[in-house]
Amino acid sequence: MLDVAKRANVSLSTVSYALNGTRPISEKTRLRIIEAMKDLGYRPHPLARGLASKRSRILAILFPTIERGLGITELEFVTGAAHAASTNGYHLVVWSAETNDPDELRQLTKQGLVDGVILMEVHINDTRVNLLRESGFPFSMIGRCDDDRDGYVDIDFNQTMHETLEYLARLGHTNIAFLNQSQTSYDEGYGPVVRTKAAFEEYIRSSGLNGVTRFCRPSPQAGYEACNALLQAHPDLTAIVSMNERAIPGVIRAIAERGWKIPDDFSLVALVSSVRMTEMMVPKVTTMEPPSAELGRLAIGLLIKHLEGNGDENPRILIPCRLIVGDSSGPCRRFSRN
Amino acid sequence: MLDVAKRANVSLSTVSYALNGTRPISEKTRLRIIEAMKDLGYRPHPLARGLASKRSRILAILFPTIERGLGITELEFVTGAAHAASTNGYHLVVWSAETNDPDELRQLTKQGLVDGVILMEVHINDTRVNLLRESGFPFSMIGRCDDDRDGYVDIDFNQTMHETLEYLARLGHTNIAFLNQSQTSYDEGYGPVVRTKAAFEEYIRSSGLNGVTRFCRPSPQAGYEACNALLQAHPDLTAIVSMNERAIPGVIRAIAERGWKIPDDFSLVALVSSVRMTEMMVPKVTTMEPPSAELGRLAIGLLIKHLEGNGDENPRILIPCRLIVGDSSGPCRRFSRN
DNA sequence: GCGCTTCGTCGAAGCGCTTCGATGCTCGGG
DNA sequence: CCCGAGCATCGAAGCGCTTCGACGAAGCGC
Repeated sequence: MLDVAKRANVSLSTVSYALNGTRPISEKTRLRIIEAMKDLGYRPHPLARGLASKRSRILAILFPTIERGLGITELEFVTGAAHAASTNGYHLVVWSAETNDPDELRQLTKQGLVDGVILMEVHINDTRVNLLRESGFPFSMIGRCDDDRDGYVDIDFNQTMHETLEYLARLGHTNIAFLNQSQTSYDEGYGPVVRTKAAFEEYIRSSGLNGVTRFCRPSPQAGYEACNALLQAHPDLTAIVSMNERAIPGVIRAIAERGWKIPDDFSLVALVSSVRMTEMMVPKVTTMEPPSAELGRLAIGLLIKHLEGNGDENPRILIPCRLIVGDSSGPCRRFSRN
Repeated sequence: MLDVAKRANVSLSTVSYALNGTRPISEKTRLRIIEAMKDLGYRPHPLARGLASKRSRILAILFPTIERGLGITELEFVTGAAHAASTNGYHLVVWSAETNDPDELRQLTKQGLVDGVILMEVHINDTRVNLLRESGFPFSMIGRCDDDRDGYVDIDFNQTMHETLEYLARLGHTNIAFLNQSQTSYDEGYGPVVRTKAAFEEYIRSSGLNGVTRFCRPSPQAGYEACNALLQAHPDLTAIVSMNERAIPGVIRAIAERGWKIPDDFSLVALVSSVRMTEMMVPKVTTMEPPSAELGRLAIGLLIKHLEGNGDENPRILIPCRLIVGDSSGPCRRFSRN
């Protein structure tokens, strides 16, 4: 840096000001400095910069280990976030940590390596969030708690469910089941599970459709059993909405074993599943695809705005999933044919 | 740190030595220092440490954007690596970068933030590898080039293919097709594509089986077309080995349209697909599952050993995939029934 | 033409650590 | 009893940057 300063006939500090825009620098001096930097192939040292400024320009994303296993959606959170970070001159480090172990998080934030952190898999009442709030450590969330404090981006589960059920209703379905994730995740207050359940029940109540919900562990076998149980108890069901990705193959199998064809006799819609997954199934399952990369991007954007002092006090962004029609949904001919 | 030193009645430098083991410190002094650190809740500042020691203890993993899209396998590389890094006291940052843009990589390494980098999606002749070799920047690979230099971990494609074909041969299959990834990735010299093709052909040659290979773009539709083309040209095929995950649903559809049942009339085995994906298909597809998280872990291990000066000159680790039998493979009854 | 502000720049003091050379200490051999 | 070796520890000089206070030079109104 000193070399650059010499070559541009300015002092070391002037180079720094030119680099960060901390103080006004006349245009010609600035150009001379930039020229010198290019000539010498100079790149500022991030560690030194971070040490002096107390801002590392490194962000972290907390990578949970979860019951259902990490999927494409989680992957895209990270890639989206990584992209957004580097676009803004930040680095993104990944921390894997138990969702419910705030201690690990405390260690990591106290270390002082990162300026801020992004939480995923947020629960309605999340220890990690409370911890970060108390310590005043900057963060943003993919997902949200019950209250509306702090910056978050999340899926608009209400609208997503609304659109899903409206889509099915338009196709003529009136008896619809919602296959949720596990009872455990509901009890733990995992946001998507709680919110979709509420949204489903709310829509059913206000629409006059018949609806039933069910929890299900994340496996094809559990899906198979859940589907059979549902159909036994409610033989007039004509569609299932499943937010349980891994259960879907089991559902398909259970339907097939009844001799029903999808979508002619029965419709199936995935909720918050990426096309990358649903296209693996035969037939290709209709899905409400989550804007995962976008959410990762936005979460980083929020965090950076917060760190740099621009932006709202606590920005909330909700984005609905997008309907991608596959070959698993359509009007039901099962009853009309009888 | 000074506070710790005072509290332990030693100098600042002694604390540093105790912390890093750089110089011998008597046991009692060391214990006193550790005690003081605990009392004060002291944690060393990574940036300062990095600046002074010229070792940031931060590693990077290069996250490619690829034709077939990122999948569970790539995700597990990262999670595995992240885990291993944190276990060893390192941090892992993710860099997304075009596979064939060495310039971006040069920028990132020159910056000096990270001590070393892990490459994935390595090609037979990889510009990034050449770049890193020339610059002497520490790295390790998931995958490998043609030569055996530098540290790498990779799937043992030879053995994997061997086991796959032996498995099918034991089931009685003698006419087997290998559905590879795209011609483009072959032409670009993408390791797995090149190596599996060679391994397949080699095995066929030496075993007396009949085999045919085919490239295929990563989509169900392409898989459908490829499967039909294969069966038209080789009606006596009884099994397909597919290293093309996204093509598989198309293959299943093509088989079904012929009125054949899987696995009774036709067998299907996925190569290097995680169970998380193959269990999405109906029937659950038999797969040779890659040890992805393990590879991520090992790549980090190699890199750290290299950085810390222990370990071999250029360690090479090959691990075969593991056969996970699903419902898509078995003895072929198609011909025996005729 | 005076003092005043504003702009652009400079020098120096850190940021929290590592590391080098130096120093005091203890110990055994002569 | 002295000397040198080896061990444990200390003080100080950086690492490459940011940032604070200060200062000279214009530019302004009166």
